[in-house]
Amino acid sequence: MSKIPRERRSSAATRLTQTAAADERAAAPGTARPASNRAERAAERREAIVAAAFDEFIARGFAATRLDDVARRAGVAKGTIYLHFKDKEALFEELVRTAIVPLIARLAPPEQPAGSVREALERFAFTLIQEVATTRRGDLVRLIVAEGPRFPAIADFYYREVVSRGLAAMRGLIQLGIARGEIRVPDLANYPQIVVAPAMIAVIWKSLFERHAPLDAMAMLRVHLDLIFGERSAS
Amino acid sequence: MSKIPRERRSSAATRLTQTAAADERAAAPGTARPASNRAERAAERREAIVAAAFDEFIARGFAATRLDDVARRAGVAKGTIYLHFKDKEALFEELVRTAIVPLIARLAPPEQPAGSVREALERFAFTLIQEVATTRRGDLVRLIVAEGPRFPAIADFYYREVVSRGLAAMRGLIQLGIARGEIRVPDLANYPQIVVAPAMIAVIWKSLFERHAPLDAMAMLRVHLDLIFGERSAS
DNA sequence: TGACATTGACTGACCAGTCAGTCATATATG
DNA sequence: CATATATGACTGACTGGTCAGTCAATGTCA
Repeated sequence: MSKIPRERRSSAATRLTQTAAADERAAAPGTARPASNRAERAAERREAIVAAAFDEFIARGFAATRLDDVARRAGVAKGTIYLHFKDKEALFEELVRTAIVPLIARLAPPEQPAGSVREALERFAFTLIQEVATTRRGDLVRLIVAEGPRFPAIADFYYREVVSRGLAAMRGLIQLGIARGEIRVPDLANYPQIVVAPAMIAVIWKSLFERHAPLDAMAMLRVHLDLIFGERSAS
Repeated sequence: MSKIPRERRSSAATRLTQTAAADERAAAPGTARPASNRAERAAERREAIVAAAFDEFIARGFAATRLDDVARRAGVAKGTIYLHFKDKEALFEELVRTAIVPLIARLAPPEQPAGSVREALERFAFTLIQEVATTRRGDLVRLIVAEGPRFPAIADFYYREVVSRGLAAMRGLIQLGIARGEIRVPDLANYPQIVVAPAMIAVIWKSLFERHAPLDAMAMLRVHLDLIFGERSAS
């Protein structure tokens, strides 16, 4: 019943599709076979779903997010979500995967930094503030803290992919700093969490208290580095 | 469509509830009568509901908590909850409010330490680990982080009652430490968050990652104090 | 007895996940 | 090149179950 005439597709679902088609035609010169039209569009849909899920999960948390809303925001039918993701939880995990894991590469400090360890950590802190604390990724981190205990699979994944790797890299940097004489508290290598803690606090602060008391996260992290390295000479 | 999800039904409307109704009646001293049987029992019921709600909300978060479960755990019928609280949201807010008060006593750093500032902070850290990180109070903190953005009233309350006071007291301690020459980074007084950050991380760690990598929180906090005060002489 | 407290079955809304059907696109064929 | 057929991505109404909040009936106390 209620056959919907062909206009159906152009109603809500089209924006992505049309631009996708246009882009693809422009981008595909006559020669070799690029990714097929279909596969490309499927990939774009998937992306749109993840982007929409990002907004919805951040705004409402896991349990309160409705997949109907995600679908509407993505310009897609609800069933389409299930073509790409097993269920709501899988969608959430995928979200963490795509939004956070790529950051590791950027956040993981180089093994042998060219300059001083302090400089490396300052760059690290800056990146963290820029890419996480002041963006919606920060909310995602908060969301993991919030939902982690109820979704052990997510907490496990996050620990494996982000926390353990990040801390290992941090530990390496600290040991380098100790070896070079920049850091004078050798036990710090056992607790790399200490180095990251203020950054995490900054993330949480931005979400909860920024309007009560704005926080200059970068300045705070610099002071923290002063503690670790002894007071800085210049800034 | 775009119905507000069920947990937000009453949205911002839920201001402070008239929750103290039963208490007031019980406490009304005027009459010669001692606490009436009825009022006493009502107060007990109310307490039982709040206690049960505490467990359930901690374990499941706001959205996933069922009031049927709260009622069963409290040993009352579901309708009874609505005799004491306007709705689920009011119960949640009231719960956090009443649970925070005991937190304040535990979290507030001492205003004027008898001995050295380092000793005061070490005692503070110890208390924090004992009373918060390793108890359900820690979960309460996590709960505030989790639900805070969706319950601004709670985040406000928490900021006012716990965060701002705690940080003010901490700032006082830091300034004392600077004046006494124990602390050599004067900017630290501008960011008392730095001193508390590892403790917060410990709380979160216990909830999320303890089984992957157990954390000796007290040892970590001692190392952090080493950073702040210079290496300790003895342990 | 009358006033108030309590109950729990019930309602109405809500929502994750399903699946039979549609249709644009790709491929095969004339 | 034009037409026929096959494919599978996509749709959205529907189901089965869940749960917040209500209220008529049933206690219970003063």
